Amino acid sequence: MTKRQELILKMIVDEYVKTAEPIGSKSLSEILNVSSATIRNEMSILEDLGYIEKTHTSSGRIPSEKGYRYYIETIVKNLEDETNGFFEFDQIFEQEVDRDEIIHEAINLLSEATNCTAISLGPNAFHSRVKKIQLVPITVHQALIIVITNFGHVESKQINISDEMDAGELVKVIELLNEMLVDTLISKVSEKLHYEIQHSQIKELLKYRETIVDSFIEAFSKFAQSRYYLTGSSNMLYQPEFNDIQKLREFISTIENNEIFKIVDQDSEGISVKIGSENQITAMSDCTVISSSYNTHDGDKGTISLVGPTRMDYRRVIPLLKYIARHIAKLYEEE
Amino acid sequence: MTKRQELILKMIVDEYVKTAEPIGSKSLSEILNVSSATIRNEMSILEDLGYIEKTHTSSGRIPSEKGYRYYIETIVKNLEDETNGFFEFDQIFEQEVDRDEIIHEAINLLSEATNCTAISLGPNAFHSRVKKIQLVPITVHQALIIVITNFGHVESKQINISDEMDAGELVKVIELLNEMLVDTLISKVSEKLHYEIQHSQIKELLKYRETIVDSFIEAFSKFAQSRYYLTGSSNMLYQPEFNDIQKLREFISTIENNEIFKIVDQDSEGISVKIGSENQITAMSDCTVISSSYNTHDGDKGTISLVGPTRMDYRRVIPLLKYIARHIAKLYEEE
DNA sequence: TTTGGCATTCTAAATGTTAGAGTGCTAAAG
DNA sequence: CTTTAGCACTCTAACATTTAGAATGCCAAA
Repeated sequence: MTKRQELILKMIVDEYVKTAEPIGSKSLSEILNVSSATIRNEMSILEDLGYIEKTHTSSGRIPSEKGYRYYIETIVKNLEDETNGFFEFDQIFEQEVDRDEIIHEAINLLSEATNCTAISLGPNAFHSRVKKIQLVPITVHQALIIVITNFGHVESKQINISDEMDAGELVKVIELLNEMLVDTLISKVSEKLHYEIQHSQIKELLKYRETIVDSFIEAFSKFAQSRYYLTGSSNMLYQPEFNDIQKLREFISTIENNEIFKIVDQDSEGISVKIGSENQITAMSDCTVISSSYNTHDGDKGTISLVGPTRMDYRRVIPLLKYIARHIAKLYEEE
Repeated sequence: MTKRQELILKMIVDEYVKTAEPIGSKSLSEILNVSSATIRNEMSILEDLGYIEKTHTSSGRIPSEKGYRYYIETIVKNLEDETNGFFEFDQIFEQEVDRDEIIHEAINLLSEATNCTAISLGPNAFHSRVKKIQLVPITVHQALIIVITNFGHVESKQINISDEMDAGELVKVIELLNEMLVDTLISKVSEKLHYEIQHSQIKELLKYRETIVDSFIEAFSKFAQSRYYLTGSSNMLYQPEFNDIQKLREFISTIENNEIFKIVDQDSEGISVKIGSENQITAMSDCTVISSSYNTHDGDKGTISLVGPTRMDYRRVIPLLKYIARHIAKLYEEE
């Protein structure tokens, strides 16, 4: 691809992102000071190479997925990371409030500023360790199991105490569980619990196994659930791409059925951009999903994602997403 | 209104609910064994009375809001409460799992069975009482305040411990707070706390007030938040009423901005039906919101609501909603 | 390699056509 | 007084037709 072709591609992307209308040769020829016929020739080559396409035989050109990909790789990736200029976001990060609240606010603003759907997949507690397990009696027949991690997460689970159970024994079980599990990684708890049941003292208290141990497993499984926050679909739906009512419905269904999890790239390091059909879900075949992950001090990983039409302002959105992810990571460092 | 007019109104509602198409005189005349002209005369009267209307000068008739209202008051309200026949719901209520989970499942099924959006506004914990307050140290500089209610709700809040604070004194503060607050209604905690700060011992520990007491207030305020669960918008969007893309967008926006709270009737006892313009929000002017509230054993109140197009199957939906609300209330009784 | 010119293609909006479903009204029948 | 048949009228929805305009591709000349 020649320099001029690259420039034309860039112009087509930039213009299309702005207007959502196919770009004709005439409008570009005026800016580049060559005739429209020349532009047409170049466009024809770009089309043969697969970077742009027509919506119908005599229409202007729009970027193809490959075109966007090229645009991102060569133009956006070479932008140096923005470190300022996101004034409104800075204000949010400077607040002295709950970490979750800051993330929510940032995600809200992100969605508003981009007219895309923004998603935060909070780090789960897999890398936390058990700090303390407690049993708090509520009534004669009910008690509360409380599990606390070394990072201050709390989960609880109510259990019923049947008449055959002895209160003293129950306390003993909790003591044993504390001995056994304190300092264990949350991700290893279930495994360890099952192992110990087979091999240690606790086996003797087997008659309680079903109620208590199962309740424990359930309490722990709550830690494993990624906390997630999604916002701004309504901003996005006003984009012309969603004038097609069928697409709109499919998108809403996808969100509601939590299929959005399948799209967000939780695995890759740094930033990941999935354009159109690169997403596995058909309802997302006209959307781009950008995910930016961050690591916490304790080795967990979180993800900020943005879902919007493939026609999105990559030049602005990608640095923004990086910026936010960096700042959220910082929130975790501070503690 | 004569008996026959009432019958015709009923037939129009029933038929329109099924087909979403205006009803002409001919289709009714075949069933009633009178000529279509007779039906036309009757329809003309019903229209003058305001119970039905035309979509254009030569169209069939559809029910007006007043027509639906009449239909509900005279026909649906007189149905005796269903006590069985909701087999799939019974299955959900018979499960031995978490109350919240049962409610979620029931709401999901409700939405699926009706193609409407279903909402559960769970009772808040205003009428619970403080059972226990705990302080769990996490690191040298951090601790966790845990508050437990007599119904097993748990909320927690992390606090930072500055160097000037003495661990022993901190424990003393917690002891004092326990003495002071155990058995207090959650709704009265904030008030009591503020009062006691002025009048009791705790005043002497004033230097901790800002960090600790504020953290407490925050932890307690989490109890006050109504837990709410909304599901099934995607089912509803496939109804022909939402072929209008603008309406669809408005509806989604309304949901996302939590304006749905403004619609759900949390005040009235029993069942409340708001048809079309009876809802205050313009985006809901073509929707009906049905709310059914239930009381818990501890005096709190929860609401199950259903939002759908005004053209909904009231005969089926209203008894169903009552049924579910009754069963959820039962869940609270059992404990 | 660039450009002007030209036939060609396609869309989108405006306009016209038609069949069918439904209504209101009137006058006659029950 | 109620019901009905008949008929003119209205409106929609679907389909076809027209037209202007914006692009294109390609060719031959610069």
